[in-house]
This record gives sequence, C-alpha cells and structure tokens, in this order.
Amino acid sequence: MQATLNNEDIMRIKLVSKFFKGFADYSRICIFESLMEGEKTVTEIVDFTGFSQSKISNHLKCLRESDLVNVRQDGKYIYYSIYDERIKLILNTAREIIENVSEEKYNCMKY
Amino acid sequence: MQATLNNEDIMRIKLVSKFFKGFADYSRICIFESLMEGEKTVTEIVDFTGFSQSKISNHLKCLRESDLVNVRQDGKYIYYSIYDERIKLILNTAREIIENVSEEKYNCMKY
DNA sequence: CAATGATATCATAATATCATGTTATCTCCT
DNA sequence: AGGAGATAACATGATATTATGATATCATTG
Repeated sequence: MQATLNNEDIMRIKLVSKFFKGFADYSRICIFESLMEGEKTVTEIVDFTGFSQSKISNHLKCLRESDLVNVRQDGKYIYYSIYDERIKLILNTAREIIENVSEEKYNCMKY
Repeated sequence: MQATLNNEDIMRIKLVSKFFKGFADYSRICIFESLMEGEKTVTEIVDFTGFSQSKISNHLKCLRESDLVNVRQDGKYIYYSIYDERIKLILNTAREIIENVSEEKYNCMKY
C-alpha cells in the first residue's frame, strides 16, 4: 500500500465525503423514507413527513442536484423517487447496522 | 403503506441520519481510507493523511464512540481498524457511485 | 385571463460542526 | 523515578449547515 494520499485519492475522498452529506440530515432521511416504496409528489412527501413545503423543497433541491433522487413532471405534479438501487442499498445497510443500537449512539457527532 | 411516520420510524430515522454524519466529513473519510487495507496506529494514520495528531485523535474519538472503528491497544501503540464489513460495503458502494461524477457534484450541500 | 393549487427560490437568523493550539495522560525505557 | 514518544481531551474561534417565513413561478381549471 502507498505511504500517503495522492491527488487522485484526495479528489475521490472529497467526493465521497460530500456524497454522504446528502444522507447526514434527519429531514433528508425522512424524505428517503417517504420514497422507499416508490415515487411521491412533493405534497405527498410534505404530508407524509409533516414538514413545511419550503423545507421539503429546499432539501429536494440538493438531493436532485446530487443525483440522489429522480424527478418526473406530470402536469402540475412533480414526482420524486430514489435515484437507484445502490442508494437504497446504502440506506438499507445503514438501517441494518443501527438496528440494535441505543438511542444515544452517534451523539458524539460533534464530531 | 402507512400515511405518516410513527414514533418508531422517527427514532430509526434519527439514528440513520446521525450514523451518516460519521461519513460526511473529509477528514474522517481520509481516516477510513487509511484503514481500508487493515489496521493502523494513530501515528501511521497521521503520517498517511498528513493531518495533525490532534485532529486525527478528535475524529477517531467520534468514530470509536459510534462503533465505526475498532480499537486495540498494544503497549503504547493503539491500533484502529474499520469496524465491520458492512461499513466497508457502504464506503465501497459510495466509491462506485461517485466514480464517474464531476468534481462539482454534491457542492449543493448547503443543503 | 384571473384564481388556485403545486412547487421552487431566496434572505436571514439560529445552530451545529470543524480546525487549531494547548495541555493532560499513559506507557515504555533507562 | 524521570524523560520521551504516543495518544487523548478540552476550549475557542471560524465556518458551514439548517429552519423559517416571505415571495415568486408555473400549470390547471373555471
């Protein structure tokens, strides 16, 4: 194994860490949860989560720009869905890992 | 499917989002990268990444408390390693997803 | 072509996260 | 016991992220 990180590594690592920021927020995981079983309109996500339309829309914007969700317009409705199976795999693996974990775990994030 | 999130969902989602915070930082992904091929001492991680000992130690603390890494002491050396295969699966899946992605992707994280 | 419902955007204040420097602790060696 | 190397802890300032409320846009329907 190499002794230090090279430029290519650094670029990849930057992308990976930013990629995970998409998942590191309670509201956004709620959105993913809403979409686990298929596409939904913004209003449906709003109703499902109980969050404000503004908040949902702001988060959808970043999920969309990050290619974590797909968008499809049908008239005045806009349908969102989870981008692909690998995103679901990541979410389900996380779900599996936290299954038997106490409520306080991960609170040390500070940092 | 249920119409809204129940208490159990909310608890699970909180854990999942906090879980991902462990991965949503450049320095911490550098640490994971250091450990991809096996355990390393703190000093080895410091040398590999080029970060200060203080910084590495702070991040290791949270990775440890989150059970994202294992710790093993041998005399004055402390060896860290990636907690389990599922953590590696998540990291490798992310790596695969970002493979053909432009450098600016995910910069929308604000939010 | 207004009114309405659906969705997106933007600015700001509140909050969380991170880097850094300093100090403390622990273990080995002599 | 005391010095040196390895690691952890802590406080503070800097920066990034998030929630909120207000406003704008767009598509449908009457």
